[in-house]
Amino acid sequence: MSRVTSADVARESGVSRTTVSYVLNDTPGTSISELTRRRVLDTAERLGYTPSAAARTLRSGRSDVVLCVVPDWTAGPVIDTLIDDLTTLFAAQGLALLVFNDRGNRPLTELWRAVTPRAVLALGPLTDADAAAMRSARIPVVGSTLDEDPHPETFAVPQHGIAELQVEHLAARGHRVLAYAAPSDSRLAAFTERRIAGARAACARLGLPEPRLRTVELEVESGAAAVREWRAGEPVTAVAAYNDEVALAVLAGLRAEGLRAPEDVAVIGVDDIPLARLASPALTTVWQAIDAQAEHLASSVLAALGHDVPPPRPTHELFHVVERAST
Amino acid sequence: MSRVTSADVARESGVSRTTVSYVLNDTPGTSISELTRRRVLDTAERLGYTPSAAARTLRSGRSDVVLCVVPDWTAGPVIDTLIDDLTTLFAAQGLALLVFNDRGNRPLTELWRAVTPRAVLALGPLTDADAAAMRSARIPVVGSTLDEDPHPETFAVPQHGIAELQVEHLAARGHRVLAYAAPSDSRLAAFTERRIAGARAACARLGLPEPRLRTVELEVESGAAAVREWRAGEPVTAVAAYNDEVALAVLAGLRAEGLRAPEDVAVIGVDDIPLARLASPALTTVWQAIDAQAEHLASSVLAALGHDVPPPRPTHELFHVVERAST
DNA sequence: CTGAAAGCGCTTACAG
DNA sequence: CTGAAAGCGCTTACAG
Repeated sequence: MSRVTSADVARESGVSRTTVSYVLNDTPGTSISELTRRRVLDTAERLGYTPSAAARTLRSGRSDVVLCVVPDWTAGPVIDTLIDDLTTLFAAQGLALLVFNDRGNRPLTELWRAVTPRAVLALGPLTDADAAAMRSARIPVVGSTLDEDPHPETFAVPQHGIAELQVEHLAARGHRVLAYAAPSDSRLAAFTERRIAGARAACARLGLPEPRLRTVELEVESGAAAVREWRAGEPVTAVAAYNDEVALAVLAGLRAEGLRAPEDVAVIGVDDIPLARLASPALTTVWQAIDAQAEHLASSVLAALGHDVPPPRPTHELFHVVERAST
Repeated sequence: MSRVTSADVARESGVSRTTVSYVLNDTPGTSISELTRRRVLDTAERLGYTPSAAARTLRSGRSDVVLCVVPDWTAGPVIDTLIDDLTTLFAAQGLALLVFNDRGNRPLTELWRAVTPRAVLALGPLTDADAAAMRSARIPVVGSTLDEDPHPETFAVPQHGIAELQVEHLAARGHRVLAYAAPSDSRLAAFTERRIAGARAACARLGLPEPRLRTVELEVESGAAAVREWRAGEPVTAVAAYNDEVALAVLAGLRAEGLRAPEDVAVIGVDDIPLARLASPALTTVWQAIDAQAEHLASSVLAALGHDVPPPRPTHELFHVVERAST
């Protein structure tokens, strides 16, 4: 059973391959009689014709693939949901989102040169060399969910804003001596730095002392050690954690030290993972509008491709605090 | 800056495209002089030549892409790690693993016909139509991590074995009245069913009453309701949960009902997520050897492609109990 | 040992 | 309105 080609469709419907191509691609500027059109469409359907992506790509120099480069972060529910949403959004535009987990093994250049994607969506930072090469190869690159992105067209979740929101929430609760619990994973460094900067800025703005920074592993003992340090000297009464997992480690540390949340120390996380609700006390956290982020990213890519997309929704409601028992 | 082609390399190094192709592909049965060989390789390097995947695919009818179809499961750390591992393993063989999140929106047929992958790795069940069509198109399909897979070459994690291990662990602790906590997500049904069957079989074998089955949502109240039901009549003293998240919901339910683990009710999960350690009490769970599973799957695919791969490692150590405080 | 040529399946100027 | 033909970049029989 060899592949059905456009030539087969042409022969079967008694027209030329040109006509088949025009009909199937709805090529603008051509007017094919409705009868021919129908006949071609029916034949294609009947034969189970699927255009060869390889041939199309070779001919046009561009594919229907959007390459999504996912950096070597600790994967999490947030990124999974984001990719799910993106897959759906691109599919609606006839584009296939293919996900490549960049583990730093292979040069990215090789991959995108080989795949010739229509666009690249980089969820993490690209090397300057890669970015430059892609741009000069005319492949639109939409990048990075970080702040300070050099490309204004790019959507960026203001990471610092997330931490500011945490600090504001804690300050509103009357806390003055705050701590920031960072993850140890160096792959998250780019995010962590921005969040910390945001926390510092918010503290300064609110006239609070600088937050006491400490790395917390996902171990009870690590959480406990952080808590001990934070309680020494002028005692910390509230902790903003990088994410819900780190927050749960802090909560576990408090428990191990015989302290209570929020009475002794309040804790707030980020992400609103399902387990945040199950914690004891239930974890206050910052919810992120992943769907809005996905829409923004997809719109950026589509706009860069010249698709006529509605402008992305306003970004002001990108995240908000979910109040639970831990603060 | 237009694309560097093999013709450019040929011209620059003063040989024909045939020779370039032979050298670059290490085509067996040809012997090119070491001098020419070096010259071609150097030129290719210098020009930054990357073969066009599209042209190659068009010409040979097969690509270097392994398409990994990830069904619409609740994504989790396990699947993420698995895909990470697979990416690395295939990359080592010059194959790019591209992940497609199947959300049931688009017919899968369209996708694989278009991409012409070298092989398809289906992590979930395929429709019979898809499977048949792929096979008749000569695309090797390796599928499904479930038991009872019709294709013996396929690696399958014995799902029932995981539940059996949980039951055995609880029984060894002296528990006789057991419950099984299933997730509500219908997308997990295929797994859930097999696990439940495994739990039942183990109970029967050990002379225990049938486990009391109940669905538990990731909500404290849902866990509490389950606990109330389990404690009515002959009280359940131990719960095997579908995964760590469900186990944590049961733990939260116990807490809400004023019961203690493991004194009143023991709980065991599956997956050993980082948060299992942070729970109070720390959660006993079943650890799965994801790397071994990835190796198996990759080997199955490579073997189907005729690669000469070492036989996968024995599967007997695919999972084991991690004992913590909750049992 | 190396080269000229065909052809994979498509799209798109260019004629008719 | 539709068709014949070129060409995207590669690989691989087939000659030399």
